[in-house]
Amino acid sequence: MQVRTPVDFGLMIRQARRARGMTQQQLARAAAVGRQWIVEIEAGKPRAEVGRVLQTLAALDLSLTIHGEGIPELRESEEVAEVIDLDAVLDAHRRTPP
Amino acid sequence: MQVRTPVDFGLMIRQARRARGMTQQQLARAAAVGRQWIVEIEAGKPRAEVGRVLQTLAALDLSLTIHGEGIPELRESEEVAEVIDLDAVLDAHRRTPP
DNA sequence: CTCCCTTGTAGGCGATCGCCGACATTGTCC
DNA sequence: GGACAATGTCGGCGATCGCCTACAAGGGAG
Repeated sequence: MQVRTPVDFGLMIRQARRARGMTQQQLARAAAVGRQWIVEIEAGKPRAEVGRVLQTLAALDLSLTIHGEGIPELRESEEVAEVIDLDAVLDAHRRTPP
Repeated sequence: MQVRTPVDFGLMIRQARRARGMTQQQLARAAAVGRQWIVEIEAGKPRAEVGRVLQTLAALDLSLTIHGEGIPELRESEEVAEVIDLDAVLDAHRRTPP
């Protein structure tokens, strides 16, 4: 879902928290922030610190993606490992004369 | 690209700004923030305000997306309009007896 | 109804914010 | 070399941060 304003962050954090059956207190501990801060973020506080927001998203196992011109789709560290078709490999091996 | 830390925001903002041939001063004006703040954000300041970060991404025409369990793919306001195949419509019209 | 949990609010605290003006550094063009 | 723009750094300012404790409102479960 697109995030355009701090209110969007609040809605998504609340929704994800409830989907996981967590209380504000539990999320606060998991994200290493105060419970009061969770209350404010879920209300859409525009001046909250980005670092804490990212911590909270991580605690909820949510991921954030950025796109636009001049932005690569993936970073090196995000590259997907080559998929190996084990069946094909074994099949080729069996056909190899000894 | 995935955004995990404030440093990621900094890298992407700088990259997008340069890709658009903008100076920090120009971006600062476009995003309605101080030039000094752009310097700090590009350096990965972890305590910057989310609101300003979102303003800046908007000024660069970058979009932010959030994914994870319990998060809908789209919001009502993001729904894609139905694609109309004009050729097919006109073709059907031509075949219609007058 | 009474407990207890969850959520939102208020006041107070030290710490940090973001903006400003000024300055040093580093290119880049002539 | 000299002029200029772009970037990064330094104090100083009022404003706001996030955390803490405490309290009030609301909803179940018994």
